[in-house]
Amino acid sequence: MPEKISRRMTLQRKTILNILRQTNSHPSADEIYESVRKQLPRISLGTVYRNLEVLANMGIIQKLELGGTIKRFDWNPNKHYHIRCLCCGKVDNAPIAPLNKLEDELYGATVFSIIGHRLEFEGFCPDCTKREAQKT
Amino acid sequence: MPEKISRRMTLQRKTILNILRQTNSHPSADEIYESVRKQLPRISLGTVYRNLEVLANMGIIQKLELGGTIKRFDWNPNKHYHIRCLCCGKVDNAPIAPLNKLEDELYGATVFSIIGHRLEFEGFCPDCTKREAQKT
DNA sequence: CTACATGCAAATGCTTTGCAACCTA
DNA sequence: TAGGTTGCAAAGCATTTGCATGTAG
Repeated sequence: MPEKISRRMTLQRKTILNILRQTNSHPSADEIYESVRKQLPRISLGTVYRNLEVLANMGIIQKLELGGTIKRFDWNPNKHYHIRCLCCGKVDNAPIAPLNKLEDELYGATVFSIIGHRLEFEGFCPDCTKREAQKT
Repeated sequence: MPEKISRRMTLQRKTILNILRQTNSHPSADEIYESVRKQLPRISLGTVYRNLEVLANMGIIQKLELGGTIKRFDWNPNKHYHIRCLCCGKVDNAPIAPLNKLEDELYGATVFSIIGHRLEFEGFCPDCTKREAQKT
C-alpha cells in the first residue's frame, strides 16, 4: 500500500524540516518559503512545495487542509484538531481528545465506506478579538 | 451586523437557485454553470460565481468549504455534516445529530474565542469502492 | 553512475474583478 | 431612473509541472 518514497536528505529538505519544527504557527508553504530563504537564498518556491509534499507522504510532517484557500503545515504528524481564526486565518492547536466513536453513528446511515473525519474549530484569535472590540 | 444585501431576483439568479434545488449532489460552481447553460446559454461563469455568493450571503443556500481545493454548494442552508469521497470528491450528507457540546471541551484550553466547528467525514463513495475492489 | 532533486519559468485550476452595457424595482 | 446585475475578458492566487542541470547515495 505505501508507495516507494524518496529518502534522499538534501540540504533543502533538511532546512525546510528544521524551520517547520521551530515554529508552532502552522505556516503556509509561502511562509515557509520566506523563512527558508533567509538560510538558502536561492531555493525556489517549487522546491518548497515539493519537499513539503514528500515530507508529508513520508509521515514526518502533516499537511493540513482546513477551511479557506491555502494549505498549512504542521511539524506534528499525529492527528489532532485545530482552531482557525475566521478573521486572519491564524491556526492553533485545539487540545481536545480525539473523537474515536464518531464514525459509529454514521454506519448504516450512509452508502459511503467511512475512513475517518476532519474536525476544525472556528473562532477569533486574541489579536483579532481585540481589534474587533476597539472598532466599536 | 448583517450588511445590506441585494435582493434583485434576476432570471439568472432564479435559474441558478432552481437548478441547485433540483440536485442533491452538492455541485461545484462549474458544475452548476454547465447545468444552467442548458437553460441560459449566454450566462457567464462569473455570473454564476457572483450569484452563488449572493445567495449564500442571503442565507438561502449554503457554501461548503470542505477538503480539497474547490468549493461546493448546498441548497439546504441549515447546518449539517457531510461525507466526501477521497477518490472522486463526491459529497453526500452525513445524517448525524449536531454536536452542540463540542465547544465546551475547548473553553479554557484555547486563547481563541470559539465560534463553532466544521466537521466532515472522509471515505469512499460506492462507485470508487467498487472500482478499487475490481483493481485487485 | 544514476535516480532523485533542484531552480527557473511557464502552466494550471479555481475564483475574483474591472468595465461598459443592461435591466429590475 | 438609479443602482444592482450581466457578459466578457483579464487578472489573481495558490499550487503544480516540464525541463535542463545538479547532486546524494
